[in-house]
Amino acid sequence: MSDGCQVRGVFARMGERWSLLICRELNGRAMRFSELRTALPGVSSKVLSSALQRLEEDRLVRRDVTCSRPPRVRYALTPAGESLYQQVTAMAEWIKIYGTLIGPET
Amino acid sequence: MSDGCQVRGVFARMGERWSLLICRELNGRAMRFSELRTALPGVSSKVLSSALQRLEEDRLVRRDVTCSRPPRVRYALTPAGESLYQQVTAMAEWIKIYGTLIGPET
DNA sequence: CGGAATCCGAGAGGATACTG
DNA sequence: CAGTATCCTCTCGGATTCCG
Repeated sequence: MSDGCQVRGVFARMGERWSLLICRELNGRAMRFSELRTALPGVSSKVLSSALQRLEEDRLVRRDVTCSRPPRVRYALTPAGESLYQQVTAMAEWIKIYGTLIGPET
Repeated sequence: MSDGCQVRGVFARMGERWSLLICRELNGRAMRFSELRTALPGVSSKVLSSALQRLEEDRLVRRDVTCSRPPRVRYALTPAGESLYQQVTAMAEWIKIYGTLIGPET
C-alpha cells in the first residue's frame, strides 16, 4: 500500500495468504482471535496476528479490546473492508467464468 | 496461482510490482520487449522478463517470436488478460472512491 | 535486441516455544 | 485468551554483468 499506486496496494494486500479468508470470516460478524484461528485451519497465531495487523494498518479491519484480563479482543471489518470484500466477490464471479483460461497448464 | 484458491492467485499476481503496469501498456496493442522496458521507467530487463514469464505462465500474456536474428519478440494480452484488465479497471474505480478510507495513516 | 546468470536484501509465511 | 519471540525458508524486486 502506498508506493504511489493504491490499486496495486489493494491487490497485493488481498493477494496475501490469509487476507481474503480473514475477510470472508469477518464478513457480517465480528470475531474473536481464537474464533478466527479455529475457523482458519493451518494458520498459526503469529501468522494470523501479523496478517490482522496489516489489514488493520490498511483500515480494512478494526480491532476492539473490551476487556483486559482475561483479554477479550474482537476483530471486525470496517465499512471500507466490507465494501472492498463486496468488490472482491464480484471479481470472484469473473474468475468462476474465465478462471479456467488462466493459470499454469497443470 | 493454483494453490486451491484461484481468487487469491489472481490478486497475488496482479499485486506484484509490475503486473498492472505491464497489462496497462499492453492493453490494446502488442509491444516489443524494449518498448515495454522504456515505457516502464525503473524496470530492469531481468525483472521485466521474469514478470512477463509469470504473466505468460498464467496465460494472461502471450509471447510471439517473429524473427530469430535479430530477435523480434512481441508481447500481447491474451483474451483472458484483456478481460481481467477490464475487471481490474472496474476495481480501480472503486478504489478512486473508497481508496481514501484505506491505507496507513501516512 | 532480448534476454540469462549471479548475487543481494526485504518481507511473507511457517514451526516451535513461551507469556501476561 | 491473545498474542510475542526466534529461527527458518522462499519468492519478489533490484543491481550488475555477460551473451547469441
